[in-house]
Amino acid sequence: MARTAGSVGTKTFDEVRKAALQLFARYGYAAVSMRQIAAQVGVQAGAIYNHFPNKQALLADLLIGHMRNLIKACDEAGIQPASPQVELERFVRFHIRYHIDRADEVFIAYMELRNLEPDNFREVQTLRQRYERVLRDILRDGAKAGVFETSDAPVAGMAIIAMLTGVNTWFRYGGRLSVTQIEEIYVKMVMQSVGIFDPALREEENA
Amino acid sequence: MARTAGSVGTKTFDEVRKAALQLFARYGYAAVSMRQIAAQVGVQAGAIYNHFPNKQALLADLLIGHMRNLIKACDEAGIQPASPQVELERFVRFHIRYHIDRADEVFIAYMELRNLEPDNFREVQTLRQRYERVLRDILRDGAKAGVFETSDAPVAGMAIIAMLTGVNTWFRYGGRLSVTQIEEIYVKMVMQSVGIFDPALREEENA
DNA sequence: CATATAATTAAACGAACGTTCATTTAATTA
DNA sequence: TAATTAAATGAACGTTCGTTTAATTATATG
Repeated sequence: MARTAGSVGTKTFDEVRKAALQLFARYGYAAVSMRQIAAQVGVQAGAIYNHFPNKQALLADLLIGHMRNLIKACDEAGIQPASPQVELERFVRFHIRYHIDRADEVFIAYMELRNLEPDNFREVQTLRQRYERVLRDILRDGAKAGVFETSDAPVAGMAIIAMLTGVNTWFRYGGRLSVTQIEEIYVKMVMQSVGIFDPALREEENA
Repeated sequence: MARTAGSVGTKTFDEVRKAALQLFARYGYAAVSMRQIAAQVGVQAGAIYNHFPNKQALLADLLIGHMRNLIKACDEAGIQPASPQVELERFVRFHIRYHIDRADEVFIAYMELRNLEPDNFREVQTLRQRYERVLRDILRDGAKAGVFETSDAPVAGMAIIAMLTGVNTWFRYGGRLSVTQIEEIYVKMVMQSVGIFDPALREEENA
């Protein structure tokens, strides 16, 4: 036997990508075999090589794709300029909302970096830095304008991103808190961490 | 040939542990072979089995050992009770100082959890929760006493721990900032994030 | 100094790995 | 409808994996 009835190339491509994402996130890149991925899709291992040249390309595709999507969504979420306070709050809300629904992508984008070959690693790192720079620039501008009390924008940026991304380690739908409630808690903590204490100064709805 | 001149059991045990720690941290548990570990020690793969029953036991030993050491060090660092502000600042300083010098241990304790078999996983999770509880209790007491402005102690605790542990992802000795400088930045951000703005209220030296 | 024991080696085990390949089949194009 | 192309199969490739075993050697004990 060979090609299954009704099979179309792009469908298998997407399913391989999806299966690899789930399996890499759960068991780790090195621990997942091409046969496992193929089995989850319902094909033989060799079929994957019609769509990806090798296992490494599969991982690189997932990580680079994730970072590109993140940056695009971030750009679109923060197009119109605003005050540093408003921009920071906007960033926090965007980051939490975007990441909370992409647990697998976020997880492997951090965990599987070391399994990328040098070229792919560099590309992902470049994209990551471009994203981190968005927050750092907001913090720098706010500090320069005297509205944020941050002694060091790069460190504050890394601290805030770590704090926000950490939501993914414990959040599960159906838990005690809704996404909106969590968002509010983090907005408050982040704004306070850079010295903004008055809610009236930060709520976007006040504009 | 067999046993090399001058070889002693406990020495190999320690060296295997150390080599496994370094290699697991760098390449990941699944990607490291027993032969690689043995080679780094300068011994054949079979020799490892005199000290550890299998590869899994090696990983479990590293993770459980790390968590036990962390809890012991944390207990010793915070024996004498104090005000919530002082206890929180003490916790932040302890966490950063302790983690910054144990990059490999911290890394695998988070990354390799999924490679633990159920029993070992449960043990590490229990220890981790015991540690996280220390911070949560400080936050809860501070909120109850009205000195912290935290709407949710469990979430605030997870947020703070994620923020602090994140230092390990970028810190390198010889960089722009010293450990002490980093500590100060994080103490300020954490204290502010729970609503403590006056430095006079938090510096331990003022006691 | 002889003996027992613990530690190590070298070789081997079966299983699984990523990848390749000739072949077959379904879908598309002429 | 005939020819072509894309997709999938199933078997096989050489390697490497974690682990076991018998033989060998260093160390400790009496």
